[in-house]
Amino acid sequence: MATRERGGAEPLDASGVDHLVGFLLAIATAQTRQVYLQSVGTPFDLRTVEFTLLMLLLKNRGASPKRLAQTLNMPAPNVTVLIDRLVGRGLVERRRSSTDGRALQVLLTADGEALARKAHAESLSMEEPLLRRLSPGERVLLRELLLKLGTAA
Amino acid sequence: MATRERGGAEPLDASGVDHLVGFLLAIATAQTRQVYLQSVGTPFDLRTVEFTLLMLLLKNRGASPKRLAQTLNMPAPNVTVLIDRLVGRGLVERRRSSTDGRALQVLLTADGEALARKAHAESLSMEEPLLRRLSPGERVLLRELLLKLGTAA
DNA sequence: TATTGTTATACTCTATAACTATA
DNA sequence: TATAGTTATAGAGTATAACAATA
Repeated sequence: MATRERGGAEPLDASGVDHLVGFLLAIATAQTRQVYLQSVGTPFDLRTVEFTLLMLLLKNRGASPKRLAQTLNMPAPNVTVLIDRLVGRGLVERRRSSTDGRALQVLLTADGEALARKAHAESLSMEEPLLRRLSPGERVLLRELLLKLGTAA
Repeated sequence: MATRERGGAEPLDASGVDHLVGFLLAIATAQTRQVYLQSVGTPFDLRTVEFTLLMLLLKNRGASPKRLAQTLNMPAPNVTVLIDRLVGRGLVERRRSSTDGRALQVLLTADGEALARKAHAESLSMEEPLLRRLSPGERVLLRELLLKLGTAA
């Protein structure tokens, strides 16, 4: 390890936590969060959950809040508020299901679909700077390993 | 893809987001978060930041709030509140630096050190269930790849 | 009775501006 | 004038209980 003098203090000894995958995930997440905000979040005024919801609606027209909540891994009341905000911006709309009077269908408006497509196009390249140092094989492997971790339960 | 019938609805099509490393990180993080809460967070009543702070103090006695803030990647005011809480529980204490009247030293109390060591011991094995499906080589690789991502900026 | 969705609420997390005291 | 730390505050993220409408 090279000694760091520049900028003042050396970094603290993190050996009490850096054995944890959860710690490494947190640090990596900070990076992806930054590029997301820069390329999509700020330009399109979309928080990550809002972006994810639009992407889900793009591929699942008329999905119910219930199923959105399950996929987003988020309690139902929060999905209500989330949809409220997007309805307020004219990006999505709610329709009553014709087959089940309790259920709703959530649909993208024309504006919502246009925004969703633009945001998606941006998202395709935004992580490129982060992956620059990974070979194509490493990128594939990274995805596989993260997927294994995510489906471990 | 196998069709899923059990439990009711099939999962929504996530192909609009699952190309993103950030999305895979979020799902993996949900898993590590769960095992952390179960093994350390709930039993020791420590949120992840509190655990990390104790681990840092274990290896960096008397570190200043300023440097803790840098390492935790957290704004200074939040570190103040964080330390307040741990002081309130009798786990850490603040001392005025002898060489710089502005700076503080944050130290573990005897209770804090005992708790920190017990929590650390638990943390060493808590992720085992998540890594079960990964070979030793894959575990090493996972850490390397996450580290590359985390230091990409 | 069970399910879908909503309202209300609370606690944690993250971030910024304005202030005090030391240097 | 710059730095270390604090106070106050605001917004986003996460979670639960209680309720209305429909099945």
